[in-house]
Amino acid sequence: MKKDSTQDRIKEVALILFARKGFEGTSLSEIASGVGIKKPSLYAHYKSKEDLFLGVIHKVSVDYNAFFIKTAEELSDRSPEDQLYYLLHKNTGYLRNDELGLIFKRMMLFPPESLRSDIYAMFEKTEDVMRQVIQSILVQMVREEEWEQVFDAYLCLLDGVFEQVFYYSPEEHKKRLENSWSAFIKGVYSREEK
Amino acid sequence: MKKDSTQDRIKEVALILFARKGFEGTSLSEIASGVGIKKPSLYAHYKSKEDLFLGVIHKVSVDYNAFFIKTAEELSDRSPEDQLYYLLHKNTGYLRNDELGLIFKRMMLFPPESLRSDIYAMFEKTEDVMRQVIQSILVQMVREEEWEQVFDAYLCLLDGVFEQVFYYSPEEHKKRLENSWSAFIKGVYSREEK
DNA sequence: GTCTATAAAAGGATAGAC
DNA sequence: GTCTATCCTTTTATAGAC
Repeated sequence: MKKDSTQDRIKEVALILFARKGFEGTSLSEIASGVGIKKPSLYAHYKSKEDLFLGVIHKVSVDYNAFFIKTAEELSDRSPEDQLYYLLHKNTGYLRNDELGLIFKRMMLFPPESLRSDIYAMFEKTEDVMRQVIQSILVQMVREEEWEQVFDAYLCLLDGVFEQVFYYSPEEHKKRLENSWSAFIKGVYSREEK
Repeated sequence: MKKDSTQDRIKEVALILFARKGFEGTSLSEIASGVGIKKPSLYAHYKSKEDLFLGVIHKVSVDYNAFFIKTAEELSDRSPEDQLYYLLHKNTGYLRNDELGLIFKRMMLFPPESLRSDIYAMFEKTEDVMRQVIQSILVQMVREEEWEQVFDAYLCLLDGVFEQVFYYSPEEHKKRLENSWSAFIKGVYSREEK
């Protein structure tokens, strides 16, 4: 059991604040106060606000990649349809949890201008991981000519459902997820029967 | 032809900057400089930064509602399927244009903390408008028991496609839109044939 | 309505004692 | 590693001349 170093505590507090209020909207005073230290003490751990921020985002990115791979492995003995279904569920659940979804989406859509390229570089790996996992499932259930089309539709489903996490209550969101999933899987099967 | 008052010019410049850099990330100096006046002159038109910001968002919200209704009317003589398809296209095109999509999405997902409730109040009407327009199309093409399910799937499609505007190149995005749409409409028809 | 001047506060960052 | 004190810059906002 690794003990919670001050560095880690700073990262935890910073994650929450950055997620809720963004990079520009969060001050070092707030972070320090949340940790229980004074502002200048932060500089013993990070050499600038940007440095701290990138540290936070790096951890978020690495954790998410690991989650996605682990989840896919746990599901690998199910039917392809089940794998896609539970991946949608688990992914949504993970990103809804804590502030992870918030900061993840915020950084994908609205990274701070000056750090855009650093952040996109971190998330490039994420896209690769998702693509590989999803495609390895799709090849088991649709014909080769359909891979790309179904892949795009599934990613759109993932994105749409993810985005709606922020608009709707958990109950409403679950209903919408199920309905959107139903439409998707019906489309896939209708395609097969053609 | 209404002439471009200084107030309007301020709003135009502010829209672009707020969209790109967010509320906290944009300073009044930048806005003033973009307009070609000095910072204190802004206060002759708006009583605070928040006041200016809400003015911008209000216009965005009103314009978008008008666009959505107008587009639906222009499409009303088409088949229901065509209406849904072109609505998806036109909506994506509108929101991709200029900085409108950027600020729209930013405000839906990450409004500045202190203005969250004001902003959500403005966009409430938007949701109503979209719901009514879309449902009036759906009732023409699916059975009553299916309305809700297909509506949810279509909204998820809209959200997913919209979000992807920000990730992909126009060409890549168009391909994904078409593929996601194909899957959606196949699902709808498979349902009908049941 | 626009300007200059200025206030008042908050931001990120550093120096140096402990 | 943490603190106090301080620096420098930038921020929003106001006062008052023109």
